[in-house]
Amino acid sequence: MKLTKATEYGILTMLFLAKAPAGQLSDSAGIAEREGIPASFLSKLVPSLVRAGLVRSQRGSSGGIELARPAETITLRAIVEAIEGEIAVNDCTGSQPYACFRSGCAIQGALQMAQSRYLQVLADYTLASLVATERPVALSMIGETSGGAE
Amino acid sequence: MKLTKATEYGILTMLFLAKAPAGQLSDSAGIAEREGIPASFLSKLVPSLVRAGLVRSQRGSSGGIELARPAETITLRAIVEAIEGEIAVNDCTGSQPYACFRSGCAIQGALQMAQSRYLQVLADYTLASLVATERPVALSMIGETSGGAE
DNA sequence: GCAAATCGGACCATTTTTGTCTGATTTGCG
DNA sequence: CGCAAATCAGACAAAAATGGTCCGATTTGC
Repeated sequence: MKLTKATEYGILTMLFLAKAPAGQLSDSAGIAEREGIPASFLSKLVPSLVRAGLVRSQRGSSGGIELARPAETITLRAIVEAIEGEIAVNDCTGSQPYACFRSGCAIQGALQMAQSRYLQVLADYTLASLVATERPVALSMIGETSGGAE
Repeated sequence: MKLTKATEYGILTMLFLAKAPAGQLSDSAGIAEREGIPASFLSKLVPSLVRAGLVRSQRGSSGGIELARPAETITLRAIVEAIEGEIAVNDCTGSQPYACFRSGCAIQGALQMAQSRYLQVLADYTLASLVATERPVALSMIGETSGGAE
């Protein structure tokens, strides 16, 4: 359930890139410093974002990274999955005749459904929409409506 | 995201209890053996279920455990939370002026919403409904324990 | 060719998870 | 009454995941 630190850093990085002027490359060391992320750790997870096609990287002297696609097309779900990989609900041992989850697949189905809903929500948020809601950090942003349902 | 083995065992145990004849106590060692759970591990997590009010335990000679409430009133969510404790989306360091998640609470809100949906789905499944859908295990059921279907 | 950057591992420390074991406590039953 | 069967509560160890560091290879602009 809980996302890892790596994912948190990944989201932070993507958000940073989304806020950077278009067409400008940012170097990961700089991002790390400004976002309070261990630089060597970030340099290890950036390639995951590149492989997932979310980030374009330019090597060499004045290189850096930037969003590979418009911020409107990059969802929170894509970022999470890029770093955490396939999010598996639970192991399906399959060793027993009853197939998944031993006592029957009813549970498996329930967990799958729950996870599906989880990812659905993440897919509703794009980098662009997140940046838009983020701005009012100032004191004027009170109230915020709704809040944690739970 | 991924539930722990302990939770899997917990669900398996609750399902077992739900299928047991009403009013009959089951001993955890027996459950462990029949469900393929390490007995000493199970004995450690059963108290969590008891503390959560999902299971009633009877100590002593011919003691054992049984559901504390009707299977219709016990949701998957309750079981998961009983074992995993408070499911936190992500740490809210709060060290920075922007409070949660550093770059703003937009992300925090998204994750919270996603988690909320996840738990909502789990809350839709009760032990009773799971047992009902579990039935069609087909003919692989033979040879197990005679006595017919209860 | 040098410096600045990404890239890709190997590597270690810490925490979490999984599992074992031992002992105390309760309680039915002969 | 005492024994056996059960839950309960922890200490403790092994294994896995996570968080983090470091070093070298590669690319590329100047």
